Amino acid sequence: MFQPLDPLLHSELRLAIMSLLISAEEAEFPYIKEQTGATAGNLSVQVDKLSAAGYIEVEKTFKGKRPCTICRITPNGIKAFEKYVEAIKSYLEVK
Amino acid sequence: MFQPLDPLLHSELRLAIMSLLISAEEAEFPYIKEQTGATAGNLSVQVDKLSAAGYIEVEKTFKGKRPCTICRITPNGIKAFEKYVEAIKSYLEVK
DNA sequence: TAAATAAGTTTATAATATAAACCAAATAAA
DNA sequence: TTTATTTGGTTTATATTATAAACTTATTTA
Repeated sequence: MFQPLDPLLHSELRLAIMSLLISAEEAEFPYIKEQTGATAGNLSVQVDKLSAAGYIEVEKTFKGKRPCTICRITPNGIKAFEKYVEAIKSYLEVK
Repeated sequence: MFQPLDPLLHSELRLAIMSLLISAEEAEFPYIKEQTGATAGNLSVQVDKLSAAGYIEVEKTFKGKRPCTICRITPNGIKAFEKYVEAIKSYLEVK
């Protein structure tokens, strides 16, 4: 009937992050912040959670002299996102 | 870009309840419980929240001698559900 | 050299989801 | 007939979570 929803993805901000990353090679922290409208603090926490779960990988590098955090979705992240999309459809479609 | 998600509907159980009710005239508490797999306590709390928001209406009646709680979606509930469906699509579709 | 900006992280708080414990009435068992 | 069990929930306690505020460090700009 209803498929369970991965709690890691069933979160407005984390879902937005994953949604951005699934259609981009990679994205920098400030870009994700701008696109999602999140505060830096919230974004930092949620990026960590996705990273800890292995859904994204985070590369901390430099752009000139400034720090630059780059995020990419992982194969596991893609799988989880696709599974979530299928799962939530079981709630949205009128039977 | 990303449409905000109504926090009242962005909840696994409440979304399941609404999903059931949008394609049924009405549903009894034990039926919703069975279909969602929720505990009675959790279901009771979430039904109250949807009811307090005016998304569903709850009729407490009797079936023979036993109490019987019937839930129905309201026009506002339908509107909210449809809006949520549109909103979450903005996260699911690959751009 | 002081102030402001950039790029985040850490921490505190408030909200939320969830189940455990509880209650009342009806039915079944002893 | 009194005891136990089931039905149909509600209330309450807890643990998790989302979120922003406060903080840090380095870099520009005034």
